[in-house]
Amino acid sequence: MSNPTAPADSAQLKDVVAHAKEYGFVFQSSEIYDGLAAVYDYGPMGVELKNNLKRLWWETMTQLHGNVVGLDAAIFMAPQTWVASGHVAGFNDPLVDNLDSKKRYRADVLLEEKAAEYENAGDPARGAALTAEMGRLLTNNDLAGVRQLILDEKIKCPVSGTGNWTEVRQFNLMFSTQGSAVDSDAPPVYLRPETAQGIFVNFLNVQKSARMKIPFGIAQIGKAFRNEIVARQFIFRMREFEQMEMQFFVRPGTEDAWYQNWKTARRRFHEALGLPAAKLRFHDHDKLAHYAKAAVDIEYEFPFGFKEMEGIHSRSDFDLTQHQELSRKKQQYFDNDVNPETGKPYGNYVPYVVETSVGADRLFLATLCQALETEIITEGEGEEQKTKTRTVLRLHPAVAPVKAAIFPLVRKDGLPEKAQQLFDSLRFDFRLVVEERDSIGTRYTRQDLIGTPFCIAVDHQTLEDDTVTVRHRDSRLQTRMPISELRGYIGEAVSFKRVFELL
RNA sequence: GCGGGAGUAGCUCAGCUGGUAGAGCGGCAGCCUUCCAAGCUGCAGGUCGCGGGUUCGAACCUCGUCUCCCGCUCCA
Repeated sequence: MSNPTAPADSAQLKDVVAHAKEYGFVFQSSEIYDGLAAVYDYGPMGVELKNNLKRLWWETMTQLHGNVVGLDAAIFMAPQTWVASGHVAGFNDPLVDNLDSKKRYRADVLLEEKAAEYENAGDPARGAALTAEMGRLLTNNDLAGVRQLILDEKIKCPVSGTGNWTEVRQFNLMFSTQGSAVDSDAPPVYLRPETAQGIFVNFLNVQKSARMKIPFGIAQIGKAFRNEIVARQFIFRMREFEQMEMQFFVRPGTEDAWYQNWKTARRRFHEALGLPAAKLRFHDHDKLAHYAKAAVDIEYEFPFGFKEMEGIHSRSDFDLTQHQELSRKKQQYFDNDVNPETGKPYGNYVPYVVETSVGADRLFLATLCQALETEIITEGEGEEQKTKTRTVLRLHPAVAPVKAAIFPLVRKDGLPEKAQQLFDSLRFDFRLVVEERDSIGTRYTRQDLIGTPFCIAVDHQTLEDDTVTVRHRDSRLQTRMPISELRGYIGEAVSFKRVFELL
């Protein structure tokens, strides 16, 4: 902060990373072995926060909506799944670098552009021949041949203007593993690059077993894996990450309305959790994915800029149709509702899909970035006045890892025992800690650092009238209340209901 | 993948022209008994990211490598 040339933003992410490690939220994976790039572990505080966020999302989806049900599909899926979804073709890019400009290109794109050039120059036959040759080489996985083709065609880097190319390398963004223990020729089994396909292939199982009527949704939380070429920004882009997805199946023709509907609903969720409206925005996709009819990101302003946290996509019937064709199993729904125009039921159709997909780790990161705050506080009056800074994690009480800490004011006179009794009487309701070591100020501070919303002090008066002081994390103010009121008071504050009511 | 920066105790960092590692904070144990990181005593914790090389001697010089940060690039 004292260095004006250093971007304040990067310092801020560093603070978050350091805080996350120091207080047990996020550790780098296998740190003692120098870590594994772009993989992270959640510590004691992190797992609580993440679980709370996941549970909040889960209940928002499945409990608040009578027509959304859950699913937990396996990470491994039949290899054909990824042929149907387009990932085998699309997640597999031949890349080539120009050694002078240091720019990286997709080899196939370079060649396709060259082919288009021939076509525009009035020689479509030559363009078509080039495309065909490229297709042949790529099919045979002849990467050296692809490079030779680039050289033969004298393709130059648009930036450096040279033809100084590296070798062509295949980057497969899907991780794979051996599917069969005995047959080494068996096709590889992929670790799913998205959770959505587990929902699509189970569409009819869920619809029939849960007797769902369109429109309805299937929600799922689970791990997905992508071998990112460049993974950066802490837990923002990881190779192993967790998605919270809900695929909403609708009657064709109604998808636009549902798209708008979920768009606003999902943004409201993030605001209800405490992300300020000014740091959230919609970002419409200009370039749509192969499956998408419309797509928008909900972006949060991370310390490194506005970045995608959640995507809402109108996926049409692309996925179900693809699976229907490849599996040769009908993926249709019979709609008994009467079409007012024809007076007859809508009948059989492949439903359209509106998808909402949040990165659980990104929501976690946004929550942490938003909550971490250093404030300047002034204490005392007149001559005795002094200022100091305090670091506090202003987490929404509903997602805070620890709901309340119980402190005996001193470690004698029966106060520790009284505190323990209090702990025992509330442990079935809330995640609590008791601490009797160190000064009470130290203990308050420690709880501020992990975002505990309440600290309950047991003092000598407690022994006389069964009242305690409740100190609030955000204001640092204390209120005295009877022990008998604690359960209701804390319960109200940390309840998911307070979030749900804002949705 | 390219360019730049960084890596020393749990954290923040110091460590001079090479001479075998320090502070503050934190942690743990005890004393004290106290409402916003109090005081006292004691303790634990580092083959200086890792591996070579130069040197009588390397945290420091050199080469390689790994990881992180920033910028490009990429991102259905």
